[in-house]
Amino acid sequence: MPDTQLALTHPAAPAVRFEDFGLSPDILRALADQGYIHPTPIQAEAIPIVLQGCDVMGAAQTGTGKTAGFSLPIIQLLLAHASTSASPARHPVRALILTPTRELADQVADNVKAYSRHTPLRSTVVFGGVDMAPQTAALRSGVEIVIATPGRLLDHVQQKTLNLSQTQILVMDEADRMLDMGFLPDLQRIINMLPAQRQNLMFSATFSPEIKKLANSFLKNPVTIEVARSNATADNVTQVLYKVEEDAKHDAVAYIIRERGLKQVIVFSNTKIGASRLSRHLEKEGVKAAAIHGDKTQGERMAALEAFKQGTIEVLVATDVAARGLDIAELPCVINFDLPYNAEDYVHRVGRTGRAGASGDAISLFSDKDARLLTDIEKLIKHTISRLQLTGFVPQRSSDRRPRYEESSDRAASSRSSGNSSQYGRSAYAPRKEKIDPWFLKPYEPTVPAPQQDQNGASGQGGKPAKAKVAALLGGMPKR
DNA sequence: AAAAAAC
Repeated sequence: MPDTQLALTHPAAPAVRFEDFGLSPDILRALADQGYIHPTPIQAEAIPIVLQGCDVMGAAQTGTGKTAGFSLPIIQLLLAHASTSASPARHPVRALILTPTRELADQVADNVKAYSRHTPLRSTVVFGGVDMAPQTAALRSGVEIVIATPGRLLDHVQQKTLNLSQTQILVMDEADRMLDMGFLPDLQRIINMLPAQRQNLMFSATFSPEIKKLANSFLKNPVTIEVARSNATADNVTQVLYKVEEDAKHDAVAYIIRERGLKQVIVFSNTKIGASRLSRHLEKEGVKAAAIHGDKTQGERMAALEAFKQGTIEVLVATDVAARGLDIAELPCVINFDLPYNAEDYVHRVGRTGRAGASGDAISLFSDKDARLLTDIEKLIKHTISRLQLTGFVPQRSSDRRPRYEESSDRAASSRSSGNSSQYGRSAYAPRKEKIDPWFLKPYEPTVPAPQQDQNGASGQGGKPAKAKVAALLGGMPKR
């Protein structure tokens, strides 16, 4: 048992096999079913540590195999320590896995189910936006493992359909995201319902001071596992920027997708309306697309995701609901229709491609107004992103993109009724002179050469507001 | 500024 933080940074030996971890044959059989033989680096590090019963602070990007990294040893632990419950009919919840989004919860639950399919352990997923009754029924029938989003979980606790008094293991997946989304008060309420004696696992793609603070507040002597450099984008992802006038971005996306023959791409939009609008535009251009965002019903969200996985649609236009965690195999390309407001979200979006060793492309569109966002992003990822020409793309002007108040008589509405005016509309072309701004040429220069070695929190730069907010919350303040 | 998450 480690009495202090222990950093395990060595890479796993290449030929490690799942059989080497002493996992139950039932688990190994499930892995074999899926054709998994060798663990990823984070799995090789996490599995033995979790099996020892240690708390874990894991810094892991998506696509590193993190889910199996915690669910396999959890299943093993639950199998090894048979339920102490007097009545075998009762299945107390023994492990709780929290995620920030519904889709992620669903996906983690699928994995847990697959890994435990040959064991007597039962699991279920619980999240909002869908009927409560089936979840209640599943919970009542008894489950050892619950995967949930915080709000609906608390709802079930209130309804007394769920009891957390016997929960021995807590996992917080995408903890940074949960903080961003203001889940801290919910997390605290949930944690207060758990036994004091338990194992905590926390995973986060980024490793901000806020996250460290959260970790310190409820992990006990956590072992730190860090697989990817934090706040860094994967080396195998080629990142580029194309400067495009704001009102030509829709066409630019269509152009990029057509020109490169992209068959599986996620396009990120900053707004729900923007996502729907772009999706419609792409459809009009003959690109099979669907939007996924928080204003869609849960059914629509699941259908869009499924259609994308099946290949029925080629383009998933998403808000940041899809920025993290979604497991879509070997996504070759992501496009940022908008640069994200939070620099960290850039890392997460880009993390949707180039996964598990494969290479990928991350294409971002930007315009003059994004100068500031771009600076923030490059500061975070600590390098510049190449500004390239979108060769062959001719920005055009059509009535579609003219602000309503500028509507003029020469652009008759009839010219758009046919829908696709982009290629054949004869009045559409009005090549723009590309003006290059000074800042555009100026490479990123690190203003603050990384946080100085920082003598244990005694940093001289007066506390940032976000930090103070989290500190206040950790002190017991509700409300965000 | 925006999105997400419980009803």
